Amino acid sequence: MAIERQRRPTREETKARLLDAAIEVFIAQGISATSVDEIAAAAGFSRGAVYSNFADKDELVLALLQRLSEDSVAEIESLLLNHPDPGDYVRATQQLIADPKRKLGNHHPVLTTELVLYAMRNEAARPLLKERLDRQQAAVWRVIEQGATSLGLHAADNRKALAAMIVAMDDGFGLHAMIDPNRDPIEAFSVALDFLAEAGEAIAVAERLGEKRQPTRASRKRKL
Amino acid sequence: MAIERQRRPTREETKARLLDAAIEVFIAQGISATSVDEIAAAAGFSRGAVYSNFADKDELVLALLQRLSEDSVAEIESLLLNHPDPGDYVRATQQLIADPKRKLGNHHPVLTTELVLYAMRNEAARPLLKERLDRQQAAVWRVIEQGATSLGLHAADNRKALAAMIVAMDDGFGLHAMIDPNRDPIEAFSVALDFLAEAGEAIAVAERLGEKRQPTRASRKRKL
DNA sequence: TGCATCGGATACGTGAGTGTATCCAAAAAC
DNA sequence: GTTTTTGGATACACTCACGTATCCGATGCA
Repeated sequence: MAIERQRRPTREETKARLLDAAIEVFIAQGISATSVDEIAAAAGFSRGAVYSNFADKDELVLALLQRLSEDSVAEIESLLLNHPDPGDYVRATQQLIADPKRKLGNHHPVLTTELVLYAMRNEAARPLLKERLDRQQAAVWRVIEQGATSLGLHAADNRKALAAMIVAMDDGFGLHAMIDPNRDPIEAFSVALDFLAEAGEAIAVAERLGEKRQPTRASRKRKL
Repeated sequence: MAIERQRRPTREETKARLLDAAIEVFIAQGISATSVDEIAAAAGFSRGAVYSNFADKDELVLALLQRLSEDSVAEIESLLLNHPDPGDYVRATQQLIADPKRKLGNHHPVLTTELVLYAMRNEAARPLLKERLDRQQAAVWRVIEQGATSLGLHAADNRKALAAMIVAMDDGFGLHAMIDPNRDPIEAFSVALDFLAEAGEAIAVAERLGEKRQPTRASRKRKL
């Protein structure tokens, strides 16, 4: 990587630089407020480089989504591998969503939100984001499963919903931090997971106690 | 309201029509992708009407935020009045956030998200949205307080956090529904609140049982 | 060394959006 | 009934962004 210094950047390198630059500018100004010129300039190119590598801005965004979706696989899987024994599933989940993703442009709350609104209005983009969302949720769910097993919990019907809740909270806290910079989304998320852990323990205890109890109010309501 | 039919619309009426139209167009196309012409046309005016009533598009958005912030007060307060005895605080909260707000443009997830991104980049707009968010959270918190009292819960330290969680989940589910139209945010929110209700009951039970128990894992972690 | 190729820059033409300045018609005031 | 006033429409000048078409220089191959 240090030897071939005077090489002209390959096609893929240029694309990558453009996409990196796009992330920055999109975060700073928003997707639709960003011109092709600005993306190119941020990458150190002129507009020609963009049109030479992508059909138009929409294709560029699509490529960006593609990359983010792929990256998120790698991130999540490597993270799960680094936490082979999440006896404390709260901590695992905290690190799963909090630390590493936020460093990259990937999973940056502002970028994510921009992309959601973009995908909402773009048929082609929607499935890519949906896939990413499903994957996040599945990853959280896997961690929950392990944690629940180690707690000896029986009821399993609401764990997918719990995973959805956790991801939704993560995104929601991200939104709130945009409104109010004083809010620390990671802190909030951490507290939330602590609460859910406590709740999980309490439910496990309740389950053990009232094995043959009358149905809870919540389970009654679920029938409606 | 039926007599004075041939009157020319007053200044405030025109403003209101413009803001209503702006909501629709913003939701459909996004704020920054929407031109002043389009707003005016959607309201049945031409661009002149806009520039005659607002300095520019930014001022219009600001006025919109102002209105939404004010409306949300009225909505929330009237809703709390309509639920003077939320013995079942889950239902109250469900209706608090689910039903009535979504009918109006107010609290429409797409609009909210657009405004968040807008406010993020606009000093003047941010406090307005922040106020709205704080109010939502406070309203949820009040409902929680009533519910917790009726459950006989003691620990009160995490109730503000719980309110934050609930609002975050609401916004998060809204985001997810934009990505995947198959997801029903209201349903998801409902399930989530059921879960939290069950958790609350379980924690109340645990609290009653282990009055002098060793600290929970969650409370231990809180010290870090 | 010469040549074909390829990647990116530059130079248009075009369309759309902005904000200001001016104009017009309908109310309101007298 | 005439005159102000006022609210909104229209016209204009300007900027900016887009996409295409063309050009240029470096690179890799013969």
